[in-house]
Amino acid sequence: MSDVSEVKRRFISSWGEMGTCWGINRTMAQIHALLMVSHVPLSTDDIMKELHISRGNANMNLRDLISWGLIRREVKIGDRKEYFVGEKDVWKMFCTIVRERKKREIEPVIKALEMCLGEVHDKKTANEEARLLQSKLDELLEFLRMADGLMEKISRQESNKIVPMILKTLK
Amino acid sequence: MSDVSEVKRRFISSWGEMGTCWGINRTMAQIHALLMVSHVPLSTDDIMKELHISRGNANMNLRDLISWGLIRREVKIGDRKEYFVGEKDVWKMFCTIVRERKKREIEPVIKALEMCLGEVHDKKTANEEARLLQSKLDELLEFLRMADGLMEKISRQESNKIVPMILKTLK
DNA sequence: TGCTACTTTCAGAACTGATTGAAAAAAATG
DNA sequence: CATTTTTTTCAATCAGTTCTGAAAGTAGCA
Repeated sequence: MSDVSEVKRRFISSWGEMGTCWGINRTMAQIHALLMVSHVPLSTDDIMKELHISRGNANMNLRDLISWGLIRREVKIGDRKEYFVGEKDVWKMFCTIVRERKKREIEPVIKALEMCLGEVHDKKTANEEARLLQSKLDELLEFLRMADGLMEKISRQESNKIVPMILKTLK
Repeated sequence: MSDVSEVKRRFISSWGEMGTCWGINRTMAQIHALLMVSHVPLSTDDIMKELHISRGNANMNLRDLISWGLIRREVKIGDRKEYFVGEKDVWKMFCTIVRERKKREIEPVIKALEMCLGEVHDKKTANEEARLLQSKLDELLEFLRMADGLMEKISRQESNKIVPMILKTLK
């Protein structure tokens, strides 16, 4: 019984570590892990107690997880508290993360590159310097758009059939 | 002329921002950007001057970029200084990043999950709690192994033909 | 070998982002 | 509407990273 809790705790800790190196805050990843392996909805207080974190911290990260679409609120009738449940389908969870990272990490860079390119175009100083910069930015932009498209399509396929198929295709 | 520098500066700044939200330090991403759009090798001093950073900072992040395989040293004959050049092929750069992130972000979680699962197995307390945890961890592990395999294969194809092909396959 | 040019290291400063906890706000209850 | 319960906010604090700059280390050269 407490052995299982021990393993859970270990999993939560690893998932938190992973979050850290993915640029996601540790607590957010830990809450996510906790809700993934919990088969009952948990209240803010449950989460505070389990992870030894403050109310404010729990609240903030729960909001963030909801805004990512990785967990959702759930109300129990006859209980004022809010409860939270994690997305149970691993594939859906993955699609959500891909979509969200695309939006937060890829799209802004594409926009910025487009602006840079616009400006290089405007300059009529068609010197070597400008030409080289432009071709490099073009190349990067084309690449990022491709990555963007790939993430878009993968994340829209709400099925786990696609990746195995791709894997077969690739040598 | 200085217009081009202005655009360069903008690009470097965006790339640095991107680094930040990818969990990579800002300066490292900026140096990478600088070397990507520079058509000549740059010395540590060039980089310090361009980005207004200290020698220690430049040195440290140059080391890190080399360890990622994103830039390399280059020596000019008759010059004691070290110069640095960025990988010019965008596709190769991408493969490097995928490989590196897989190694740093996916593999450790797979190892941790395998350990957790090993422990759940050991416990003979075959209660509901343990069963549920095990099935969840199994699911996550299977998924991560798939992602790992995909990253492995994509990053081994040192060609930009693959992704367009995949894109065509997907609806 | 001593001189010079350059690179690396590292202790502390500065910065950034995460966390707390108490107070304010909001929502449910009777 | 007053009371109670729960959620949200936010200024202050804390922790972890990054950055600096000077000192130590290394390597080429005469």
